[in-house]
Amino acid sequence: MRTRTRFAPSPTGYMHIGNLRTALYEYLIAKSNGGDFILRIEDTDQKRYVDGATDIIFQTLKRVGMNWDEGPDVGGNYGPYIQSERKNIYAEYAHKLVELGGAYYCFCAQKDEENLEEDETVKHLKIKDPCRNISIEEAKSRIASGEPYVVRQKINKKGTSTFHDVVYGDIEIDYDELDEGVLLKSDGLPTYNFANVVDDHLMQISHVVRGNEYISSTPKYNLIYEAFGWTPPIYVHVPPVMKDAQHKLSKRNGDASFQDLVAKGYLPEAILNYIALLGWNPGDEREIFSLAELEKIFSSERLNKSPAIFDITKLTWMNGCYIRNLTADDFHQLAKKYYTDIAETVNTKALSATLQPRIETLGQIEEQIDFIKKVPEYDLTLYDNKKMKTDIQTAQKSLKLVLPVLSETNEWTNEHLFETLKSLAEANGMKNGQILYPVRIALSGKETTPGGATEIAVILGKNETIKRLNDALKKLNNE
RNA sequence: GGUCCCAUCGUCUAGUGGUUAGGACGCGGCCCUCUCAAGGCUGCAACACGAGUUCAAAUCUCGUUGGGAUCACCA
Repeated sequence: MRTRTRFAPSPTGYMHIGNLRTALYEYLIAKSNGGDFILRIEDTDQKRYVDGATDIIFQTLKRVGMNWDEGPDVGGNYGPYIQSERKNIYAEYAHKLVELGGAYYCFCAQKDEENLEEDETVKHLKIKDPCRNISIEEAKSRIASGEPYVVRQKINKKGTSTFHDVVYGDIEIDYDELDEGVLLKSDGLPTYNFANVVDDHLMQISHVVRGNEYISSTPKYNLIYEAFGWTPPIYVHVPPVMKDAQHKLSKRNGDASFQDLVAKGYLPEAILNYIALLGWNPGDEREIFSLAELEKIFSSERLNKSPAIFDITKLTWMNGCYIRNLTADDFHQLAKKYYTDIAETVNTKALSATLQPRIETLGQIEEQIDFIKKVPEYDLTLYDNKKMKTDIQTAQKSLKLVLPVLSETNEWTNEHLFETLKSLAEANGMKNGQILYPVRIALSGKETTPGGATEIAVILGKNETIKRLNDALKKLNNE
């Protein structure tokens, strides 16, 4: 049987990390077996529907390179791929399930949390619904007369149900624990419990990958497959991605979504790589993988059972690895977006080159380069540095020596400037640092900077460098 | 509460009866060095607890504790 998996998100407005990871595992199971990855939109709950959410799903998957073989936009042989467009299909199967004895029509009023105790007709939990005894004929005539109804699953089995899960192994659940949930709502749309089974079967899904919160209801789905005479899929329940030991990552907590992370300067490839390892490992000590590499080595047997806490620190490290692995040109293209106010005046290529090994997220660029546009106000004590053997006096001396030399220099490259200043130090019996350190402070006004004195000089260009050195010297003299 | 599931460094994890319990992030130290990074080396740090089974248990069994999930006309 061909391996076919589906990612079936609800368009509720936001692609969170756990969702994306589930999609990844689904994609990888399909692709590592040469199968198909299907995208299906589960929009059966109009109350939660968010406009534009489907686009976010499309864009996110595309951005990380998880292309789907069938889906709402690309079509396929098993469409439509949006559940609201499959309404008739569910209705047809729901009625059929009633005929087959796997469900019944229920006319009870909708359950209301507040009035639950008062309304005897809706105490379904653990007690049998009175409607399950209504004959099909009577039910049909009530429906025909316009009475609102739902289709509710009928569970007659006793004893325990056993099913196999790829990550959790064999799981046993008592049929008594299952409740007779609504399959087809009064608005005519199916619930997840039903739409999923019908769609997964009709779309010939071989592996169902989903959060482990579905484990306890899986026997209910199997009962539906059984009633229709269908073969259940292979189940792959995955543990949740956590924010901390107690809480899942969630939108409600304001936890970072894929989009949020990208906005902060995380690379999609790095995010994908990181989440792949949150609950899965290749069995050796490699950690950096492209999606294409994952497709080759993924194995669902190496999926973990226990929840994993999302650790932004490690993601940040990994993102740094991805940034450093970029070619200088690719990095420059990404970094350029952060150079808006300085792009005209400085050597941005040189800037990118010094930045690349020093940042872990693109968002860090801003604070790294703030001194380039303008030297911040700084205290002269910045020139005091024990290790460099510098203080205000040596700084004055250094800048006085440096200024004329640089003014006459026309080869404005890091190598040349560095050699020039080094020989200047040597000629005056000073340590390299006694020249270079004050120059760097003079050019940046900051204790730490990306790159050293000569690298900054190259970034700023000759005119700006000379100007800043003069300004600094004035400041030192006025002290 | 019933039921189901889970449990190795702070975090992600390797480990399927015999290992000095390995790696990665983070953290500390050292080297390199024009500050800061990057890079190299190195250190600290874990089998939740208790009983079994066994010559031998992080690995198997049972229990305890802790945590999570589920019990919707949400998915």
